[in-house]
Amino acid sequence: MSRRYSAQKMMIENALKKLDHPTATEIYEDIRKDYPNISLGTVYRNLGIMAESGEILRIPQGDAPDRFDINTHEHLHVACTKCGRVFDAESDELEAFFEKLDQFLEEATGVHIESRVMIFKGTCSHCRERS
Amino acid sequence: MSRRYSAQKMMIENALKKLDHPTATEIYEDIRKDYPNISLGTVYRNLGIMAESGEILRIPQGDAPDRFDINTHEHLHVACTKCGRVFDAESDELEAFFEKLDQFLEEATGVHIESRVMIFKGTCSHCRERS
DNA sequence: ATAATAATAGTAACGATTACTAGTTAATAG
DNA sequence: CTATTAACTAGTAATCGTTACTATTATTAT
Repeated sequence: MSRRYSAQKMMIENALKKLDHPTATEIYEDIRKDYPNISLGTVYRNLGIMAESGEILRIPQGDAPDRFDINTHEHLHVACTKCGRVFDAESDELEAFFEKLDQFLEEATGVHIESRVMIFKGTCSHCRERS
Repeated sequence: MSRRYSAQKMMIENALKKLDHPTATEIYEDIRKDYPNISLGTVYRNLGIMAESGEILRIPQGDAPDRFDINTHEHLHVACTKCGRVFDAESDELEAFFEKLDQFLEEATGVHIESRVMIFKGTCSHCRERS
């Protein structure tokens, strides 16, 4: 009943692998080089579906367009406010803490935590050198 | 040289005290009851200035309009996805951890952390009962 | 092949926010 | 006080990321 993989979805996956934490528009522009007819709406729709199903990760930026990550292993993202690049950080310690944090918040507020979004921003070493 | 307080800014402050973590529009609607000429742009501008200066706190929601908090003491916010209400959570433990977290991230990524935004969402106890 | 279903391209709409402009209000210098 | 200057406002237009819509094309089941 459901389709396997449209050519467009495969192109989106390839772009996600090739680019580093790209935005929907960056993916769109990349695919357009080879396939100028791709629609931005198609990119958004597929990214949304993929993120929903857990196939990829959505990284909200708050004030800038969302970015997407093909690496679904739980990790944190730190974005440079100067160049926009996104860096990964990962550790078992972190994961353990976040479980405890959820518990703490549930006890403190009575809210059953269902999603957590953490946005860290700063200046990367490369951008700090030039100033 | 700089003006002390416009009537509009005072009305915005009052609304912030009266309402619970309101959005710009909620503040606008509240003031409009008494002063129908208030402009939404004025509300946004003043909130932006106040948040910038540290007078109030901006609470980004990612997918929903930003909310604002007159309580500037460092604390976390947990939003209910059903009713939209925002709950506060506060503790010294938390603050200490987040300092360590910043350090960890700086070592791991080389990015000098300048801002942190955390969005926690779930279902509050009240909304869980009705289902 | 044909019918039924899913996905696409292209474009229009949306919602939060910011920018712009002309006019108003308040602070200050003479 | 009054004139000058600067800050602030109302109202509206514009922006930007994202979603919705529609007619068409592609894929699968019969």
